[in-house]
Amino acid sequence: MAETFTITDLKLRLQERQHKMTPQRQTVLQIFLDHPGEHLSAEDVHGLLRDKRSEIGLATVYRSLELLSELGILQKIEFGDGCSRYEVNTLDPTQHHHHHLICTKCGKVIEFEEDLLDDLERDIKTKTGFSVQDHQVKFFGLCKECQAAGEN
Amino acid sequence: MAETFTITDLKLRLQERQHKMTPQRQTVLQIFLDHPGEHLSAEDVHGLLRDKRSEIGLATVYRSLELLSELGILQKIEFGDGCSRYEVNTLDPTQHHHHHLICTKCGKVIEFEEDLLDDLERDIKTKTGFSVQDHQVKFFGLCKECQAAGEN
DNA sequence: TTTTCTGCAAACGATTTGCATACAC
DNA sequence: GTGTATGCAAATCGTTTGCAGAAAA
Repeated sequence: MAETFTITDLKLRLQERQHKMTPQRQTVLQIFLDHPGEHLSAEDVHGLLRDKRSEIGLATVYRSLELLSELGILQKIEFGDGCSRYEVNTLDPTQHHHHHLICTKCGKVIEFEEDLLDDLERDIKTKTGFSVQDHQVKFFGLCKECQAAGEN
Repeated sequence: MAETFTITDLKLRLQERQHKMTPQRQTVLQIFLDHPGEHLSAEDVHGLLRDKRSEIGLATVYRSLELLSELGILQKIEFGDGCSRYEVNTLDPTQHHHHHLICTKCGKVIEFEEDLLDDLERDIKTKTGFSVQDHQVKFFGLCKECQAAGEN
């Protein structure tokens, strides 16, 4: 299983860039560690912090999310639902993150681990000279349940 | 070469759904036909219409873009630059649209025609039961020019 | 003690909406 | 005629920013 980030990693990466370790940044990361596999928005994080009685300003949540993304700890994703969402990255930088299957009926997001895109990326490099660093793949369709529900 | 939509297609699809053909909807589609391969935002379309002396209300542009997307004539894309963009779909519904290579340095968007994802979609169906209808693939990296510029 | 952070409230920009009028059918 | 579409301006909503006080190094 892929390992993920710790609070210590956060501290180290902050130090590398003249940034300070603060309780706010720590608790924002902690929220993600406590909710693995979820795609949390700024509002989600803000609400979860409130539930934990460690409320912090919404602006600070936004600033923390952006910083954590810059540090490579979080990954920003857009599902087209009107707000940016985030998930924890895997520690291994050679491992591309998974794909997302988005059900167009119920909105559910399913993770799919697989990486068959290496061939495609090689092809892109050959044909266009473009050097791929990362990719984002979203599949739209119907989940098993919504397919079943649609058969009535 | 893949054929694209015409004003007649628009008229037909509108009729199928109790919608009316209006000069505004027609000129919005015409803008896309006049700018093939471009990824236009609502503001872009609004500006281009102004240049053509056929200015229409911005709200109407938004409403037309949404309607044209629902009719399957336009495709909505998000490049993460703060606004939704649109491009004309291909007429052939079996043909998946191309991929986008987004340069993280200069922001240029390059089109890449290829579809190696059929295997992956079959795999998804087998393993998760999810039935893929469409996909959106974005590759992030450096274009040829920015790679060259970075070698200094 | 110096610099970076936080929190608040105000600003922002893209998009949506209410409503009266205008137009397609 | 009837119902949908338009245009305008106001409202909305996620996100960003300015600034004064608070806290990390």
